[in-house]
Amino acid sequence: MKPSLDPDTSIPYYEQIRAYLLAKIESGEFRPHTRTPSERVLSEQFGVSRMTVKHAIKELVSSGRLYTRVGKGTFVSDPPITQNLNMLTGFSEDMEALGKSTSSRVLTAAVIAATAKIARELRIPQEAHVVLLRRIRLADNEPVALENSYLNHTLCPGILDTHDFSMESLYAVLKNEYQLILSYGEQSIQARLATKSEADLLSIQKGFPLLDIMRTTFSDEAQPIEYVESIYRGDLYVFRARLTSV
Amino acid sequence: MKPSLDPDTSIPYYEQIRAYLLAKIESGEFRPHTRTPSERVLSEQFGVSRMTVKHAIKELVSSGRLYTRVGKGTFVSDPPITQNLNMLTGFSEDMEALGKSTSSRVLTAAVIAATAKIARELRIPQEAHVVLLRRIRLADNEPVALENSYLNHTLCPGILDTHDFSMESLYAVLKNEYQLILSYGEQSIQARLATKSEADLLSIQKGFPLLDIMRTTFSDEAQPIEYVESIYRGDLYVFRARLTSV
DNA sequence: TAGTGGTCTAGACCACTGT
DNA sequence: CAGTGGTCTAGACCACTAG
Repeated sequence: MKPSLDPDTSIPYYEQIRAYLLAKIESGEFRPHTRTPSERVLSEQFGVSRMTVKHAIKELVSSGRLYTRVGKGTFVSDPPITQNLNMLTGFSEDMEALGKSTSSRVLTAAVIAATAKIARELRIPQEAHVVLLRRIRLADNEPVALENSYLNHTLCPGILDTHDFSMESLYAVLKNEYQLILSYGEQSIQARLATKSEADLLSIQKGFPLLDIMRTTFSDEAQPIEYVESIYRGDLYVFRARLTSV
Repeated sequence: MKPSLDPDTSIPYYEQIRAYLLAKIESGEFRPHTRTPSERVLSEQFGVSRMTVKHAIKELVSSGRLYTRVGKGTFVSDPPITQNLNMLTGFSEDMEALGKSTSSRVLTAAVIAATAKIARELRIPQEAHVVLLRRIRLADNEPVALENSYLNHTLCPGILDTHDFSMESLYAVLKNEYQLILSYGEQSIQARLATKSEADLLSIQKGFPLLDIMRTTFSDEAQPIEYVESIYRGDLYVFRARLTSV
């Protein structure tokens, strides 16, 4: 079980080393707050320069899995709480952890003209085409959230013709079919009470507490891909996030 | 106005270059989606190696201020929304943007024994000493939030003897007096309705929508420094955050 | 004193973009 | 084609930590 790198792949060495270290962390072989092998040791083991090892470590530090102390070494962080930028997966995972099954009910799937607000969020001209996907999220067949997703139609032409989003993951289709990788998001969260029509859709009473979440999600090239407005039942859903100060 | 580096400071070159670029971005001299000077040009201008320039750029990329495209160059991102990890500052800033003045009313400031939950969050033994700071946040003398902060007393001994947190910023004192830099946080957010006693403190009606925020904040060495439970009036406060997928 | 991570150099080759 | 960022090397010196 000696570590080794594959030179015949397009995956850079630092990514392979990062994956190697992450696997050790997630398997528990590297336990929280214990030291990892030093940079010099790793660079010798893998047969790469220390800068390359440092690159791998830096990635893991910035994602909160490792931390470094000058003169002492590199250490494993405590495991992070769920980071659900990917709200779809996050939602499924959260509900799974509670032993619930998840599904979606599509209310609307259409190409429409962007309103002024949507156009501003997606940074496209007003009246440009956007995909509207309006879905109810269910856990054990109980409605938990109402999601309105708006996508820049230019980036994912024909997406509604070939997919049924009551079954498929929107993010998976964007990634696999359109090579749209969601990299980061900007989000606002507010608490408010359910209106009558929202209450009906979520099978709750008017006046129920809701989390009102608005998010714009960007590619790694800072292009807005998706704008989502969601409401979540306050009693069933906890939103979790990791925040950084940098 | 030629760029230059100061070799007589402990500030590394890449930090100086980062500050130089950030100033250009924030002043508007580098406009969104325009190209910055190339890495090779910058390295020649500053008289450093390209790796050092790359280091500076990488910092700005990971904080969302720049993005890179292979073969094309490095570009300025759109300005980010407020990142209020520092909730205190974030709160003040948000309210300032609305033209409101902010202040705090201290309800409790005491050293107490940690409950099981607090001890778990701060990763200290149960019954260990923690500082409890219970404050009401006001905007234009109107109560907006109720914050309960718990601090590991070992890390900030005597903090209550010398400070009045109705005036001073807790985070500023932690930073300046105890060298405790808050680096990242893990946060849960839920919506719920105000209880009678919460409603009284915030001068609202029972049943009002509230944002219920729980956050543990860590140093750059992954040490928990603070655990905060806050409730915010849903009608007055919007929580904003930047999320990353990495 | 030996070992650690932090910073930095002066190159190199690659794939990719636009002309 | 010339220019770009991405990756990588094989060193170097520094401040810091621990025994």
